[in-house]
Formats: sequence, structure tokens, C-alpha cells
Amino acid sequence: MSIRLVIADDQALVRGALAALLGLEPDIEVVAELGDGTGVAAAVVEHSADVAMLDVEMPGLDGISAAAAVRRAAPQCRVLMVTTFGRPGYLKRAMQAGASGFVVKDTPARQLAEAVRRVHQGLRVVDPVLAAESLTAGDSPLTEREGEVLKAASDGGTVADIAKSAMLSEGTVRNYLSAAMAKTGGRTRAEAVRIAEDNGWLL
Amino acid sequence: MSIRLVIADDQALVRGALAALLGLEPDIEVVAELGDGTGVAAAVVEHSADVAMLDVEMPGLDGISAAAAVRRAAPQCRVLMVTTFGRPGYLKRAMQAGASGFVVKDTPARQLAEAVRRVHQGLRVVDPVLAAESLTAGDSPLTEREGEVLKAASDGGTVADIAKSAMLSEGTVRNYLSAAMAKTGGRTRAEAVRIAEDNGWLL
DNA sequence: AATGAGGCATGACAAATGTCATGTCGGTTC
DNA sequence: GAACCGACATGACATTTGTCATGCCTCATT
Repeated sequence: MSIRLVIADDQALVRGALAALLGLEPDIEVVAELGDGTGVAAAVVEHSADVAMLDVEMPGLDGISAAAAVRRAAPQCRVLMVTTFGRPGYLKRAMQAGASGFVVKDTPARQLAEAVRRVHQGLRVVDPVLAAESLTAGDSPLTEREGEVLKAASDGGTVADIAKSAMLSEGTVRNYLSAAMAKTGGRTRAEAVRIAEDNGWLL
Repeated sequence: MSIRLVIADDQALVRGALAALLGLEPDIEVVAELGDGTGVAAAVVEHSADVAMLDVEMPGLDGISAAAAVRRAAPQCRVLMVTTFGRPGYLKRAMQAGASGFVVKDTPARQLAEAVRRVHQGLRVVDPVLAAESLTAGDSPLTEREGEVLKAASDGGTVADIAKSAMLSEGTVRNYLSAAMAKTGGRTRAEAVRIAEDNGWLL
């Protein structure tokens, strides 16, 4: 009885490579490949998949939301997150969203297949380097609103824009940005955005 | 006589996938794989490669500089650029640096192999979608200094930082940023940076 | 019930940023 | 050679941004 696997990744080349490499394993069968997160839960149900391998960064529905959707729609299906960048914050959020494993993309193919098997058996798989970083970097220090405002700022809008879209006074927006800068250690808004992104605090 | 190919890409999975896919072709032989741009020219010389396949975004030496280095060190070796994002500006700069081809990563494997062959024969290969975008978006409107300052700003530094590192007065820096914003159409520094990056004007 | 901690929200003030008018230099055009 | 154009460079001025003191509200603790 082979493991039925669904793969979602926006980069066609990576998706194809993953499918080809893992499909070679005798005990793994790739039943669906998706280019974004929106259809993942449906595909899992349709093909009664055992494991879903999801990229964190995807257009449409992001990987973490997709993971949550999969868990809701098919609780028996395990989720293994695969990511290009090892942002520590993603790890914790993915786990909270119900993922069973979290590995980075340049893991050797053998270990990827092994990770799929472990996850299928109900074990947890976490890249050790990332786990260590996660402990060091810890959670996001930003409050909900702070993160919200900083995310809006990351699109390059002015304070006035953000204030309007978030229904806040301009002063309040500045205050949140100021707090975000203090907490991230950045000296400018742009720096704060960069630091928060690098740590996976924005998504 | 098979085509001797060198592959450089920072993502191990992609690099492996490219090597595996292209190595399957009977007339292509992958003689070296690199994870960054610094050693590419040396590897090309050492293995007397016919074609170098380079990613644009790489740590260390970027793909475009690496392309130029390859052309200098081994003029008979053709360069094929492969990129994740189709930034129009990269295309032109890559061509000026001596590349013979430019394709995006989610091109089907067959066409990638075909692109390698065409390049090897001395033909030029350009992704048609990208070529069209390149004509629309055109060249970077930024002058040398404007680009330089905008690039410095993209790292999140303050005006004072940039002024010091570029040996310019603060007023001058502000002026360049202002010009860059006007030319990109961005209303803030951050927006200008984003637009310039998306168009491949910064690298 | 009182206390205190923390998130949310705001406005006044200081500091940084963005805009503009101006000037120099080197190359092109007439 | 004169006139012109564009890139480079600067300082003065208006606008925007970042900091701070303050107040309100909720929730957990005493």
C-alpha cells in the first residue's frame, strides 16, 4: 500500500523535480500536483491523499492557510511543509496550523522521501537547524495590530494610505510602526519590514 | 560528441533537478554543478565546458557578473541564463554581459534541453513572453548614481548612512531618491525600491 | 473591589524625508 | 563659439515620519 502524496509548489521546475524524485520511491505515489494553495484541500479529498507536501510561499492561498484547510477538510491527511527560506517564525505557525513536518528545500532527496514516510507514520519531522533557530529567534514580538500595520507598510504605502485602509488615525499608525521598529531593532520602517520578513513574522 | 554543461544555481533542489533532467539527454553531459557564481568561470575553464547555465539571483557573484566572467575567461563557451522571476531589465543586461540565451525556470524540461542545444549552436534563445515585456518596460530610466543610491536605500539605511557610504551630501542623496521616485512612479522610497527591483533595474 | 500589566488609540512635538530652485561640468547640435 | 541638453551636486524649504506622554479599556491577580 503506497503513500498517496499531493504536492503544491508555485515553481513548476521544483514541483516537477519533487514529483519525479519522490515518484521514484516504490512506496510513494504522487496523485496530484498543484501550482497554488487554493485547490489543495479539494485535491486531498478527491484523491484521498495520505500526505500533502506544501510550499510556504505560494500565490493565492499561502501554504500555512492551505495546511489549515487541509486539516479541516481531511484530518487523517498529514501535512509536510517545504520551504525555500528557513524563516524561524514560519515553523511555529505551520505547526500551530496543524502541520506535522517542516523541512527546507535543499534537503537531499533521500531525506525528503524519508520525511514523507515519517510524517505518514504520524511522527513529526523538523529540520534541526531550523528548530534551533526557532528557539533562538522565538515568537514574533509584534502584537496583532502592529503586525497588521507593518504588513501594510511593507507594500510601500504611506502612513495616510495605511491609516485609511486600517481605519485608524495617522498618529496611531505611526505609533504602531514606531513600536514595530523598536521591537525589531530596525531604525527605519523599511529595515523593520525586512527584519520581520526575515524572521517570518509577517507572512 | 556531447555538449559539456556547467550548472550554477543556489537552490540545491533546482540545481539537482536541472542536472538530472538535462543529464538524461543523450547529447548533454553535466560536467560541474555550482551553488554560487564565484567559481563558475574557473569551472568552465577547468572542464572546458561548451555551455554554462546560470541563475541570475545567486549569493556571492550574481549571475550577470558571472556571465561576463565566463565570457572573458572562455569566449568559446556560451552562456544561458535561467531565472525564477522574469524581470525585464535582467534580460537586456544579461545580453549585454554576453549571454546567448535567457529563459525562465518554469519552462518545460524538453524546451530547456532544446535551449541548451540552440545556444550551443551559436543561436540566441529568448523567452518570448519576457522579450515582449522587455520591449514594453524598456531600459532602466535611472542614471548610474540614481541606481547606486536607490540600491543603497534598498538595504534599509537612512539618508545619512547612504550619504556617508557614497561620499555625497545628504541633500544630494535626497535629490537622487526623489528623482528615482519620480522616474519609477513610486510615491515613497520603499515603493520606488520595489518597482525598480521588479523591473530588474537594481540587481 | 482594587491593583497592575498590556494592548489599543490619539495628538503634540522633534527629526528625518521629499521637493524645488540653483549651479557646474562635459558632450552635442546648430 | 553659442546654445542646448543631461548628469551630477548642493542647500533652503515644506511635508512626512518617528518619538513621547497620555488616556481608555480589558483581563488576570491580589
